Amino acid sequence: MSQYESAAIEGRWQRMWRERETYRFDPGSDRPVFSIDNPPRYTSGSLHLGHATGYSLIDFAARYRRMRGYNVFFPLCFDVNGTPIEVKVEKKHNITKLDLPRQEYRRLCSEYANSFISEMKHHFEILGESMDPSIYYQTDAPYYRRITQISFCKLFDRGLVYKGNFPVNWCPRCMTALADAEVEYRDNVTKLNYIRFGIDGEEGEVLVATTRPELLCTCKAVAVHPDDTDKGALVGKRLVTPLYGRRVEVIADPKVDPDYGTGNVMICTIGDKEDLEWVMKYRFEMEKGIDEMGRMTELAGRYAGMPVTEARAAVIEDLRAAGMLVRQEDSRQNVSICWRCHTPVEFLQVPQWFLRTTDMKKEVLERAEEINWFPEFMKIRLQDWVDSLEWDWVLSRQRIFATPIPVWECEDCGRAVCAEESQCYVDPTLDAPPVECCPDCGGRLEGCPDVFDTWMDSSGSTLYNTFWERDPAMFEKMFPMSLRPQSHDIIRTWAFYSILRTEQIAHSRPWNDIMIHGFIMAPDGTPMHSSIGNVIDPIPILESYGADALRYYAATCSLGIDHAFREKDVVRGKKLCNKIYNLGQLAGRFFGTRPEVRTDLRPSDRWILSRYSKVVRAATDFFETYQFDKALREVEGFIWHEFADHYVEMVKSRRDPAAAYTLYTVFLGCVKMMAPFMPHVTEDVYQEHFLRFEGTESVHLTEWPAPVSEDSDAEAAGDVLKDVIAAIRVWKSEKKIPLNAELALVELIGPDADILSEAGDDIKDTVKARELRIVTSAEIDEEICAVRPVHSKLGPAFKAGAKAIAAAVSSMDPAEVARILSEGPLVLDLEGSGVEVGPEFFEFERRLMLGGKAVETIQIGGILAAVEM
RNA sequence: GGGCCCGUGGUCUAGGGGUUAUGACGUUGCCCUUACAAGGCAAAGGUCGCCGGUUCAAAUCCGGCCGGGCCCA
Repeated sequence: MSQYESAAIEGRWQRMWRERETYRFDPGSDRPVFSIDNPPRYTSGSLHLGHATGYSLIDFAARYRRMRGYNVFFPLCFDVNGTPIEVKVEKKHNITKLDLPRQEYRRLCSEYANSFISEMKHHFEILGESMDPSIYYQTDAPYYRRITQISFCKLFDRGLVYKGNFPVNWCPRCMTALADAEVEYRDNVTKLNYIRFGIDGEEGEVLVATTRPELLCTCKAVAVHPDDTDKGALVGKRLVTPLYGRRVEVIADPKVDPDYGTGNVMICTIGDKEDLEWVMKYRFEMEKGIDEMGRMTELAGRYAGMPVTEARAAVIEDLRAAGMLVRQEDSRQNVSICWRCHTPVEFLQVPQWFLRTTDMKKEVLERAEEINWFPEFMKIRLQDWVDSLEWDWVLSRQRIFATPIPVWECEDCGRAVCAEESQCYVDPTLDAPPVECCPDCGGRLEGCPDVFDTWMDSSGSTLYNTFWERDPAMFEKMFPMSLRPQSHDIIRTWAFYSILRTEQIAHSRPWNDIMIHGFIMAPDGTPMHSSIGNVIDPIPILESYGADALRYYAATCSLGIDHAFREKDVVRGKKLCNKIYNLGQLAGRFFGTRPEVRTDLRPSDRWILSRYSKVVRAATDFFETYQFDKALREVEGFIWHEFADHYVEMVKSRRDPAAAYTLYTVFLGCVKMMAPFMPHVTEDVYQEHFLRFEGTESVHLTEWPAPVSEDSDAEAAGDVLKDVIAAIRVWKSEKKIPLNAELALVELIGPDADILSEAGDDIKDTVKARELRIVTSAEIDEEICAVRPVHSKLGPAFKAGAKAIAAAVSSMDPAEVARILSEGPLVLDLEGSGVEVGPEFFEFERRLMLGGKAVETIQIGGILAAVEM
């Protein structure tokens, strides 16, 4: 009646691991390093199932490598930066970034974000994650930001950084530039407005359809498709824009979709990416109709100062009143929105800092090839993203809670002066520049108020973790890292930028391996969103089923694809904890002393040792390639359905040293193989039953098991043995005979029974037979009741004829076929020609014809068991 | 519109050329059997999304559809 009580047991081992620093990375060790570029947990507070699963997957790799003898570097780390925290702080205090002094704003963000950290550390602990607090970092700390800044200085000095005046994605709410990677898209229905344009110097009008009439004030041209013959005459003429009365030329451009709206497209500076392409192509003067706050500029005339949507409504009303609006229709569009706050983004020309990236595509792709991708197909996503890049990386953000860009600019001539590396960490809005005045003109230097895109910080995690610019000897030892684990949504950001940065800084790949996991979805397969209210809180699951059960669920999630949450798998995990715990209760009784290697193994022992060895080999291969779901299934299936259901049943009644040795070896190995997945229950079993013989203080510090013996003969015999015993047990069950009831006699009959010649004791003991006989034949009549073609032999041998042979044989009398085959090959007439088919192409099923003896019989493959009560 | 992934008993899933298709959950029946009733045994339940093609043989490989998810335009 014993059970594994997760709640009571888990805390005990968590405390021990913490106090003994079980997972500590040893910087001075000569053991090979396995380093994990762990995703710094974003300090958003609440723990989601996705986090719980993702970090558990990483933990499996960490624990496995520790047991393989590696000096594992698995840092506890937090990402404390950026707009999401600013958005929350602004909401909480009802402020914008303009309402407070910079330092005050930064302090509020810092306090807010840091307030979650101790709770989030606790979450990691109760999940059983083995991150190492001795190599802790958080991304807002000066020691981390210093690395971001120094790397920038190096790139700046090499001329890879420039300040550009190109249009950028701009979020009017956050009032900052955004990289392409920070822009999301949302389907939307808007009005397509058909507007009259006059023709300069002529009668008549031209209809132009636009979804953004408020941009009329920056209309530079109207474009038609070159093949649009109806409109050919228009090209080169000048149109008059409504409301503003501007003269704009009609141009022909193949990118115009003649079927959209009227086929006449208004080109503005700038509404969307297509506008931008035309503006660049035709070198139109850039006019700014919308400002950084998302309001119309002076160019808009009487609409100046209005927010964009308000201005759009006003323009439409005025057009309607003036009779210039012909009609409106619904139009589906894809709006660009800010990934942080979901406000529609605009294209604005605001000076920004850029890092050269588009001319490094080839290098990035080459580095990507050097990395092992798990799963492999995820590499394609990176390649597609890199191939599609058109713009350099906009590094600067007009925000506050992030790493300052370490640059000062001359107020007179604009010359930029970068910080000295020795100055970093530095805040140019507070600290003095490295030189007193502009080296060019002697003007005053003003600190740059911009901060970095937080991906600039994140993508430096590899550099930080490898002690770059902190400890050259350690950098030599640690770089590149072993593994980057992450989710698939940030391939285009974190993975891409990390590869780019290490290529630029260290001319190397950042890691040897990258493993990419999917998302955890709601049980119905749809994404979990707090707005939908379908978010599942892992804490109650943890409390009712235990951390190991939740981790079991995590292990069932294969890499690379999304998984709907399945509570039943957590339930299964809890049952497996119980199974392992109870196996410990039973097996422990056998371990009086540390069992020694035996030579007097029974067939059952040799069978399970060989099966075990194969499982070790397979599971190890799966762990090596981060296929935790497959490793888990391999080990779980073995423990439950071979070891527990069959071997343990066979061994229960024994007390000999061979049984003890086998039980000890196999069970300890199984406990070890499960330890990465279920660190608590395995620790508990280890401490209770193995510690006193093994010595090593924690199962997580023991060595990964190795195969013991692989013996295909023993496995073949064992499989038959297992089947025979199971069949007799089932037979007892069906006859309502207690399983522990004694049988007078069991006689195993048939040529196949020979394989069990050494297994007499195993069978006798397990099925409780007073007498056991194993004979190749007996005075029992039997007949062949079925002949089955072995297609896997027949097909290759007879090709197209296989089907006809199978059909012919199945139509014949089985007994007759068997009689013929016992004397020689069967001759069949196939389409006029004779074919000889030997007995090796068939399997025979025998049926007992009762003799004079009162025996029950059970057919087990080629063996007939006669049982006497 | 493009890329990637996925469609397998009621549900979820394994398997990526060989004819008896894996396992879990659920359902039904039986069983306290010297660890585990949160256990064991047994049973029912499938035209492997659809249509073609390759092959002696296709859930598996190829092509085209249909449906779903993610990423991107």
